[in-house]
Amino acid sequence: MAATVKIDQIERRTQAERTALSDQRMLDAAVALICERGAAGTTLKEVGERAGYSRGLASYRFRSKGGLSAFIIRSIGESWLRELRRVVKDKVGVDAIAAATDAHFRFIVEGSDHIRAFYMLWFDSIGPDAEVKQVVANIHERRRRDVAAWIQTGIDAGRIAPDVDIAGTAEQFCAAIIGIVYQWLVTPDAQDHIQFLHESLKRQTALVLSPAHEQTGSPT
Amino acid sequence: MAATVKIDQIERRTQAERTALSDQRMLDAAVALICERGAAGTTLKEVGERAGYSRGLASYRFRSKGGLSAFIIRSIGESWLRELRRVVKDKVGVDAIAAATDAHFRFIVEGSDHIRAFYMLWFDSIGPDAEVKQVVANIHERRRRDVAAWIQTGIDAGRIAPDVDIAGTAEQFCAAIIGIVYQWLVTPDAQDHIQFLHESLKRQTALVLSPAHEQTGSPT
DNA sequence: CCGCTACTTGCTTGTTGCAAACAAGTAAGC
DNA sequence: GCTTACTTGTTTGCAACAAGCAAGTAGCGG
Repeated sequence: MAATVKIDQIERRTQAERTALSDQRMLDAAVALICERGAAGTTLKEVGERAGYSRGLASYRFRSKGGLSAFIIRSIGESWLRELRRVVKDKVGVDAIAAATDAHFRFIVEGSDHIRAFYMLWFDSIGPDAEVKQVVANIHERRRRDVAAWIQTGIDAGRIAPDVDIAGTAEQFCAAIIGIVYQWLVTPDAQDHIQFLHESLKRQTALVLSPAHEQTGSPT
Repeated sequence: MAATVKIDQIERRTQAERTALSDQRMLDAAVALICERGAAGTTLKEVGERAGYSRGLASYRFRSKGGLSAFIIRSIGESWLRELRRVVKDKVGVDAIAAATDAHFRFIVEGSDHIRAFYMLWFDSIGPDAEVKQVVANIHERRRRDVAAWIQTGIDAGRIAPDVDIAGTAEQFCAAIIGIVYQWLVTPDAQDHIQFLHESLKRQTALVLSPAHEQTGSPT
């Protein structure tokens, strides 16, 4: 009887649980492989096998390599956005942006390989794969909206001048983040540099959004 | 006789000229293919054939796909750096950086597919291919040194405060450029956005480097 | 409530097409 | 003739798909 119970607890799973488990295992396997060999060097066969399944499962589940990429980006991107919003919580304006920037830095240095794999795939979205492209575009858009919303809260609270270019500043901020991430991926060990870049970004963004800062047009 | 002369003029080439010609043709073919299908979707076979040669020439000449990428990045990167220095010429400090930024914008919007393919391969350097990685790292480093040198000339001319963080600012500028380029690759049609991002970068960099601007430490 | 059978879904193995990489051969310059 | 540019033949490995196997689930008589 005890044996039966044990089997029930350990081996017996519903179909939904089975897929959830294999999804999780393949996600972890893929992340590890991408960090080791790069995204292009990672094969669906290896993902399946390292996850403890057959060579064909990753192909079957995700349909294509782009499908796997999309799945990984979606998974990690979602949890990342959730975490970010938790950190920012009810902060407003420049404080919110500063908190998000700090969180970003913390994530990419202390975060596991997941963030690294995530961004490696992110930069793969340059390619022609429409599915991956769309997923990345969505996340990117959500980020921009988040930043724009934070700026708006600052304006509402009277701590940011109302005539500031919200969308433009948000876009610029996100572009800067991407640039920093690129640096990090290329030279992951230069933690000081990465921190410096985050700090600079915080400072400059605060400067642009400060009420004292008067927006001068193009100087002559 | 005339036929012989014609053949001599058209077909007869030295060995060096032959390789130079095939290199050029394959470069153009590769650029076109990369813009059409992405870097990953471009095959060495197609590069050779579209260039008017056999399926195997690209493999033979560049040894590997990474070899082709390295060749393209080197070729375009070199001419780009040359052109950039020509534009900046004897400008100093903020003016030099502004001129370079303007040139960068002009190049990526009016420039042919070459710049586009160049940057698509650039972002591929995230991958494990050591050769490509090294080439990109070299260009990146040269860019940073150029920017740092421009800042230095501004300091020497007394138009930039001497206590400014040269290396940090240069690194930040280059990171921002990368971020902007990413945006451009993802949404190539949004020319206004790209221009805006370049203008913002110019303004912010000028702000950071302006003698009037006092460097405040981390707030609080 | 239990056990058996039909159906569904997760997963595996077989196969095809294609690209990278290399080796051996042909032709064009020297 | 001899070297060098280029071509063709071949191998290996992966993505993609298809067909089969096994584990889970639902319907029915006891």
